[in-house]
Amino acid sequence: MNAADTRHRILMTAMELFWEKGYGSTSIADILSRSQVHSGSLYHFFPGKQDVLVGVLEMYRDGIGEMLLAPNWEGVDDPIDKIFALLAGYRTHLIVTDCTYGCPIGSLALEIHEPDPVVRELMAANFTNWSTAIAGCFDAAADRLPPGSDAKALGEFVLTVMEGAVMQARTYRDIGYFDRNIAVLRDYVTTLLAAAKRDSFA
Amino acid sequence: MNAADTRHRILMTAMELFWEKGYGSTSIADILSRSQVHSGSLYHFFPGKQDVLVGVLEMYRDGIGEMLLAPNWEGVDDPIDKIFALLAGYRTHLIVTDCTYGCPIGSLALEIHEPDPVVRELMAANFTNWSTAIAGCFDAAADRLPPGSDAKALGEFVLTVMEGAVMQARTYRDIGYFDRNIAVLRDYVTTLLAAAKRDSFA
DNA sequence: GTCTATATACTGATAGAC
DNA sequence: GTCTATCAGTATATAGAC
Repeated sequence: MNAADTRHRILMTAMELFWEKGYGSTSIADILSRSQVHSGSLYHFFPGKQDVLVGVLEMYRDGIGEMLLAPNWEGVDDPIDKIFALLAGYRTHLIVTDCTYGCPIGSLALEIHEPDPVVRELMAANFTNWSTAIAGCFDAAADRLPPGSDAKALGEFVLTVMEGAVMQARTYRDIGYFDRNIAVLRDYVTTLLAAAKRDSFA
Repeated sequence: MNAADTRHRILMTAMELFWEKGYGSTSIADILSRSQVHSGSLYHFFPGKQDVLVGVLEMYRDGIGEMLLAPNWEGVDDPIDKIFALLAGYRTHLIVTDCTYGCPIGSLALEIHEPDPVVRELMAANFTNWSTAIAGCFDAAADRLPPGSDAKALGEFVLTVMEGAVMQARTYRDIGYFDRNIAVLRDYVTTLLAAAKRDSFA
């Protein structure tokens, strides 16, 4: 068991636990027992609990492409389809966890009320990576959207809808709330596409 | 200082603290010191900390009309305007707190990962009251919306957008994220109104 | 109903042998 | 780098006098 292994195992375990129970409700003892690591080892790699959180947020930030986008976009070419394929990925997560687990970054963002600047900026960076990826989809479909459409704002809006939809599905323990929200978003996007088409005939 | 006063002061203080610091980070000691109540008194009224939370959630649930809707809808008659007036109220909260405090229910909903059924259902009831109020606005404007519009789903969607917009503004500490999200929602609602008008001429 | 003192459990973090 | 033992602080909750 080399050093990189131990450090990595700590981070993977912490990632799991923060997702399941949140940051505040996860104790160092929880991380130690599940990862089969002893106190001395953890504090050898990390000065304190918050530094474990920083490590986890960096993993999310650096892994968004491989861990999140690639699996959901496999075999999906149309940029608009990609947007809803990603949202479908979140739906699957909700389903397999009985509407218990949602977006880990969103949960942390609302749980930690006064985050250290380092933590806050990492959460923001995660949001930016996410909404920028969606903005890229809107950019790729720019010729099918009304002229002057703000891809960045639309990317942020899709993130907003995902987070809100997850929040409601979790609170009600009912996937119907997620589905209805995504259906409204779908209606909006359809409307944008139709408006652009209508204008192009005018 | 009569009993009702003490109980009420505990709940008002807890409401403040849960909003500022969250549920987990608020200790009973915090509530006691700020409310100037002693341990024995609090435990006389509430069996435990979670029961204080239940009391707070009941206050939100019972006070949504007087505390939230009435102030934001004063002098606003048009149902569509009411929707955006309520959202403007959340914007004001963000502004006066330097983008620190958002929706108290949303924060609790994402902070508490495994809530007791009582707590979860009270959070859900708060969401339902909110989105039902908005659905009422869409109902009142039904004749200006495309036929067959789902007012309930639209009410839930507006809640979603509010929560997501607040989450991003808080995480970035930047009201611009809130404003852009609401602007996109405004565009969507405008589109709905225009589509209905166009259809009525067809 | 209010107040003080305190029980008990658990928290993040540390010291020092190996 | 790993392991054990443990510290000091704080959490929720309680007991019992008034």
